[in-house]
Amino acid sequence: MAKELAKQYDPKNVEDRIYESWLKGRYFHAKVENDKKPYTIVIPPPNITGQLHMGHALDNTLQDILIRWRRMQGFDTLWLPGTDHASIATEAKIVATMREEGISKEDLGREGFLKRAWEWKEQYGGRIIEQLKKLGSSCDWDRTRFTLDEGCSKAVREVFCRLYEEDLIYRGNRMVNWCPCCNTSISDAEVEYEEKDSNFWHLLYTVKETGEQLELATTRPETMLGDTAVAINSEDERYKHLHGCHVILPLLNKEIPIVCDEHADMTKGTGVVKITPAHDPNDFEVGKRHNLPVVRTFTYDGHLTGAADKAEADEYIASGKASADEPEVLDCGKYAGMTTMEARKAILEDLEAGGYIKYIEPLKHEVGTCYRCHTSIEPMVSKQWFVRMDPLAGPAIESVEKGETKFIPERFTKNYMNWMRGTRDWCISRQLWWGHRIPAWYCSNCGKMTVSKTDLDKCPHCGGDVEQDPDTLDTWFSSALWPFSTLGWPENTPELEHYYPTNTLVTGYDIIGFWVSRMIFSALKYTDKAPFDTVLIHGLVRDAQGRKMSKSLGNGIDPLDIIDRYGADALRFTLATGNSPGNDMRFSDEKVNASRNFANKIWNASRFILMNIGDEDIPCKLPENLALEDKWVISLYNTLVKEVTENLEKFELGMAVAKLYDFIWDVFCDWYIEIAKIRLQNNDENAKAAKQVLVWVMSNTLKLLHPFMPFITEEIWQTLPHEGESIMISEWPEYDEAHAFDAEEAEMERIMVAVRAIRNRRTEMNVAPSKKAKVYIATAYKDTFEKGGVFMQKLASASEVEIADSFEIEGAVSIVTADAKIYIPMGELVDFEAEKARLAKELAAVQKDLDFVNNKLSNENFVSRAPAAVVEAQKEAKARYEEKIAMLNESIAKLN
RNA sequence: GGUCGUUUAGCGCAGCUGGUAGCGCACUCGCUUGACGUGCGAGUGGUCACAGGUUCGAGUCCUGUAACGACCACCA
Repeated sequence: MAKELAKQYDPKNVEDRIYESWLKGRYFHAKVENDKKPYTIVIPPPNITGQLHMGHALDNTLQDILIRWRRMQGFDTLWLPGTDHASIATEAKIVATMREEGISKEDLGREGFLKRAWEWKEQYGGRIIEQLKKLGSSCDWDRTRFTLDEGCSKAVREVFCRLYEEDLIYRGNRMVNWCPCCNTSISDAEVEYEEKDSNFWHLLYTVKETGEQLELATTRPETMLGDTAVAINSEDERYKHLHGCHVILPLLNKEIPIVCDEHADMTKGTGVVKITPAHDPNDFEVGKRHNLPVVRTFTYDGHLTGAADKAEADEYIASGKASADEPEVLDCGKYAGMTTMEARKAILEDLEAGGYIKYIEPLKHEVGTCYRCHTSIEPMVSKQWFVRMDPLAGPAIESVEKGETKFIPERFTKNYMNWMRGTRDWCISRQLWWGHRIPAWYCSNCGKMTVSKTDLDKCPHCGGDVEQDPDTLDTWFSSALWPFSTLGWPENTPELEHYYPTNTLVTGYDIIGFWVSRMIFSALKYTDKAPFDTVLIHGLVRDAQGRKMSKSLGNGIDPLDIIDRYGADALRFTLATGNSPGNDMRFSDEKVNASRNFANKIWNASRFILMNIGDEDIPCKLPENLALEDKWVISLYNTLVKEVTENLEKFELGMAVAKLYDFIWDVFCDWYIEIAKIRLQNNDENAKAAKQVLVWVMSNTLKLLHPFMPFITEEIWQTLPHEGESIMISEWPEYDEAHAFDAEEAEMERIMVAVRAIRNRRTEMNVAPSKKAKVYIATAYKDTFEKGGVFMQKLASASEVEIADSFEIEGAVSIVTADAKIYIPMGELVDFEAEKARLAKELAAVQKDLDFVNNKLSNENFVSRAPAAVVEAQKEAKARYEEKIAMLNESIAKLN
């Protein structure tokens, strides 16, 4: 039965069917096999709110390449998938849809809201997983995890409690980044700085003791109601007389001290800074140093505080439940209830009216914004939970220094180190409902707080009623545990035992700080092991113009759309090729097009093979007798195996795939298949041998390509003679010493050079390919060219080929290669003058090469200092050039 | 302000441990060549950003400069 394949490869006909067959075969499933070496990757869990974008496509393509390769190599591979609950993003999304229905979080209450959130998760949370399958991802879906599932929650509680017991987690009133839109604190890492136009407002405060006007500048005049001091530098000669004095705070007419603090920089502005401990991180530190009151003037939703806010705070402080560092709240009077921007305007107007503004200086200013909603963040003192970073960062730095985890490319180690060294305590509490609720309970009776792994309903101290902390944890707190929480930690499961520590983490450079570093310090703390040995960093996928893909620009390219139009293999090939680790890449239709063409090329090569096999029973096995061209292609394939494997080991995926491309297209299709056609014309043993080699090389090359282009390789492999169920569980080819045919490679090379030279000459002379001509080859390599003669007929339009030591031929075009002198009699076609000119030109070119080599060889220093092999190579080149020059001269002489 | 990256053919990019510069696309010319025009063959096109240095020899190593970009940073 002749197998018929379509003329063009249509991925739509194969991808889903093949993916189904893989799932059915359970090839993705990892079951602990202790006799095999494990290879583990945990997926960077995409947000449940997410839709597959190019970043995911790249990230997961790389992971799938690695995991498929290792699986074929015989490792017990686990690619563990899952999703992230993404607290802020998800909550914001749900709140937004609720708003459209006219419902607020408060309407539903916490429980009702969470119910709705889980429903949302059930409905949409799996969407991205389905999209990953379209890419061909070979994750063990049976082990799909969720950062908010039971196991992860257990790990989160365990970690929280242990850290708390060790005093590595604490609760306190600290300066945090507050997003008035999301209504929650966010960590330093979640603040993005954006340049905005603003002003420096130069204000005048009156010194109480001396009556002089003290000039100071501020970018945030709306915070002035919360000023509790102004600072000067103690060294500053201009203000020495003011030490110990006070200023009158305008508008409030409140007396506040002048303090000396290093924070006041003499070289900046007037050297005087207003201090607002409640709403500026630096000022907060200054306030602590000088025991200044902390006066909060903003509400958490971004308005100025009023009488009610003050009353509430006063009552809380009076109740005794508040800690000593609880900030005061100001009744901002006429400004109460204004947004910060409204307040800025009103306050400036009043300051202006009072003559307190000296002048206004325009300024470009980096303003912190929320990474989710891009609202300007307000630094705010508030009571939050923090992870103490210093004790955790130390070992994390050491571990990477020792090489327990390597970054690829290496330069990102520095990036990581900078982040680790510079990091401040990590604010982990969020004023959100969707997430891991903080396992701390407060007693309404004795006021004590208890942190507990299990839920409490009574106070363990006094038996009074308790209430759980309403806040939830930063999403990244649970992501930080992902490499081990997903394997069962804190239980010592067989999975944890076998697959942990994991091997490779594949992620973008943009989340080294957010995620990679936190996994490393968490893993070291809890498992005593680095969570992975290698971090493979990739860059961003940009649009064809090199711009970042973004919603606002509308230049995003949908991977699913690309898969639909070109196929998943073409997409994967595009993403894997032509770029090196850590560098951004551009994505364009032309590139996918080229990848699609490659897929089609492979498809047609296999179509050719199948067409020739027909009904014959051809084993995927090399024949006994190998022809020159067989040995040549096998030898090159053998080298390919070695190099691709080495490239993969070094994570040079782009290089590996480029070599596959070159081999398949240039070596296998353009040369080997063309030459094989000669034997295939007949129906004999030689033809059969050729078919076997075609099948064998193709089939094995498909294996090498499979990690990159899983669908098409599977489809073709299944159609070709093969053994086994699926290419994805076939054995990764290995380099075979017996298949290294150096001599045949060299022989083929001589012939190929001659073929190219003949084609070249014919083209130059505008000889139509259909016009055949006899070829005479004068060469010392008679054996080689005897074998290559038929190739010349097929590939170089030779009618027949004659080989001898030398020829005396008049009126022929002559071609000189390093190994042969070739004559093609073309009668009237030969223009003697043009031929002479051409030969002269070629002679000049070779002469130039010879000069170059001679120049080197006559350099005493080169001969004495360069390695012997290099010198030897130059000498050989010299001999070659000289020989060629002699032959060219001979040809020219004959024309005269 | 700090750190890092990029700069190679018209465009997009490779070039690992230094030994006369490659790939894809585009372009030019030719080809109904029994797998593929999503193809085949032959070409055009680069003083490897700039200036020094190390070396027998530098796209490759070192120093500096410039342009662009990224990340980090509390700059009132």
